[in-house]
Amino acid sequence: MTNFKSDLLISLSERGYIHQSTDAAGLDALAAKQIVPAYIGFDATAPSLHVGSLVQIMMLRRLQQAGHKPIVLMGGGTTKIGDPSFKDEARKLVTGDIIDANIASIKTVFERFLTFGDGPTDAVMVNNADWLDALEYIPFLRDIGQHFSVNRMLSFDSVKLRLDREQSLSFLEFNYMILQAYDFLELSRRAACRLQMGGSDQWGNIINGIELARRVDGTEVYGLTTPLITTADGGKMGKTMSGAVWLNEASLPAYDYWQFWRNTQDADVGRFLRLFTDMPMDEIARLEALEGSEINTAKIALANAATALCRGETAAKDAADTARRTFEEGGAGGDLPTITVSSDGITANNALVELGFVASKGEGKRKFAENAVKFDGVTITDPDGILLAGKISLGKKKHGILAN
RNA sequence: GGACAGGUGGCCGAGUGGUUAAUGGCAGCAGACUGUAAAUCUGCCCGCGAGAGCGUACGCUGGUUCGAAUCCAGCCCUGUCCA
Repeated sequence: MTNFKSDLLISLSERGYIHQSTDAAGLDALAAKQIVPAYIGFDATAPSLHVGSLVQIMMLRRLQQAGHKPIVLMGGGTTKIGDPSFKDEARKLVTGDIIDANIASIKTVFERFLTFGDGPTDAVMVNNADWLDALEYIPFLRDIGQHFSVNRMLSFDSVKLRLDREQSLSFLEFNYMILQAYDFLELSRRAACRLQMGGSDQWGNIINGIELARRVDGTEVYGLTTPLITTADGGKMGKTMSGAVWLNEASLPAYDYWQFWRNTQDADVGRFLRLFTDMPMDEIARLEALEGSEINTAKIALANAATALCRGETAAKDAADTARRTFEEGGAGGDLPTITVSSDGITANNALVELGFVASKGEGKRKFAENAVKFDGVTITDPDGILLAGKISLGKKKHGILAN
């Protein structure tokens, strides 16, 4: 890549955040001479974001570290109309409440990654419902709609792929592009926002916003996208046995979060360290160079650093300690999932079900037949055997505690 | 409003009256090998049940039939073209 002058672009490019950028030289010059307010938009469809959004969150963190101002845009307005299949008004209203609750929940995670406040480089969180909800259709069409060419919109990949695959694209969804472009315009006015970042799938939406700002206000704004983060074998990042890897503690315990990073593939370790931790580049280079089973050291460092960022130092330490005692010493750490059993004990199969290791009793029984279940380190094959206190394990990675 | 095509398990996609809980692929889980990695091989992969079995499932509702994902009718949804 080119030689950047600004701390922001140097940091983003050497750590692998940049996929595409509009006028990189112009953005670099801007970032070198002034504080750049920049935003990324997030959905509010669930009470937690998952690791799929972590690149964007980390990018905002880098932005703040480089002395600029992060703006977290919650899609409260766009999410509200997001699902066109809602049926009745009652349900619609509930959805609005849920969105607000989701936003509140999501904010707690952002507070770990960013410093919020009123200072010039403090992060702020805004909700596009604040301006989208109040829009009036005719004025909006006249002021904003006139700047969009349908011919052009149809040529964007996000739309084109849908049409090529002969999938339905509702008018509502078609308008997302316009609404997101309008968000950018609105933020450039309200918060002097000069940069929108996002995943590579957002490229079309971002440049629409850039053009809109130029046409309507004559403002010069910039766009930058991150590469799609996949695992080394091409899979989507962030899916495990238990589903999505959530950032909120309430949706995924810290121990499981730590384990997710600990199980990173060898080939991904360096890249993930650069993207998802604050570790200095030379330290990463050293860890990345480890060979064979030595690389496990790097994975533990990754898990510790990533968990500390998202869940706090204490949670990371506890998770690491539990993992060490469980895997390296064959014991059981305090952070393992635990269920309380009565003095009569519990059947082995029910224990697996209650711990959430298997989805049904039938699945549990199959695991016994596969010799996958151990109790205190000894393989057990009877699903109905009564267990008292001890450690139950499914496979090599899932361990749980039965306590009295 | 009309013509045609289509709606199958987390996803993709076979199946056109019984032997179909439904071929195959992907994803996932477990075993072996390892390093809590990858690759490879093996097994599993709707629920309940120890088991024989039972229940539920192929857009929705009803019908034909001893028997339907498969045939018929109506409805809903999607796509293409026409008005």
